[in-house]
Amino acid sequence: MNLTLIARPPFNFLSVVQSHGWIQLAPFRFDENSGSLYYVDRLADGRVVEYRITGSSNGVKVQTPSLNKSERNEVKEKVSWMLGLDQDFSSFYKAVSKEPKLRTAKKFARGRVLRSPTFFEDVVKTILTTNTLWAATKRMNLNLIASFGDPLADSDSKAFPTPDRIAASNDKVLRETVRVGYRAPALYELAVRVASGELNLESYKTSSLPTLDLRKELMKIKGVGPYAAANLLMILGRHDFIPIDSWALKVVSNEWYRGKPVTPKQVEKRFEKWGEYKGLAYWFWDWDLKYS
DNA sequence: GGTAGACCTGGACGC
DNA sequence: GCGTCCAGGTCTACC
Repeated sequence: MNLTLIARPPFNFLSVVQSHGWIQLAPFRFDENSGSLYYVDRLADGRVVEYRITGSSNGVKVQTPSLNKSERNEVKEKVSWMLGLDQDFSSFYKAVSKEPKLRTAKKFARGRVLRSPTFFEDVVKTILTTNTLWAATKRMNLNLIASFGDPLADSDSKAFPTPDRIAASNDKVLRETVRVGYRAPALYELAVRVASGELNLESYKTSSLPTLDLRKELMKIKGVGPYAAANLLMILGRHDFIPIDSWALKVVSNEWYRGKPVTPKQVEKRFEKWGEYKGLAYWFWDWDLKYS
């Protein structure tokens, strides 16, 4: 079955797909030869399907197995969210039009970041990026899916686990089997709170809270500090904060401080002028990476 | 508000 | 093969 989804222009499929490392985290998979993004998803009715998403002249095409009407609407809604098809970055392009380091922002339709269908998945993945190397993040994510994900028929692939499946486990399994280390209690508590309905993470997608208040809410989640909260705000389309990690300190140091160590405050100061677009300006800055 | 130290894992390295 | 060091954010205690 083929679905066609229209994006708000300007839109560039590859810019979204390559916007950050999520593309390397299962159940995402990218085939460079065909330029296709694959994602294994567990639909609301429990059926596990794989999408194949490719760019088109004005949006994307989504290839799926045969779906009923309700499933079709669910897939359309999820893919639209994952690729931010309706997001509008015109004011960002206007604000940065004179900045040489961001001059290609509009040309390549930068601004959208690839996101998971559920905010729960993005929060879990973000916690898995904290205080560890990228290879370990990928491994922990794979272990989590292997341990708790529902399988795709006739395939080795699995969907990302639901909160219920993780909540039905315990932090000992998360630590010893999934190998998430000290993050285990945080992940378990998150899954339990979401599964029980105490915490409605999906409501944050449409929250009317000011960004500062939303940030405070995110930082109430165990394992989510300033970096993780800023990363999650970017995913939610709030760009007022910079996800300052060791990479940010390094590239800012190389860009403006001749490789001398810098503090998070110095990073913030460098992007202060971009106001509500600070996160976008940082994320899509044309860094001189030859020193990195 | 700022800072120090603990928290875990796995890769790199030296022996 | 073993031991040690290191990178990576968050949390807590303390000042």
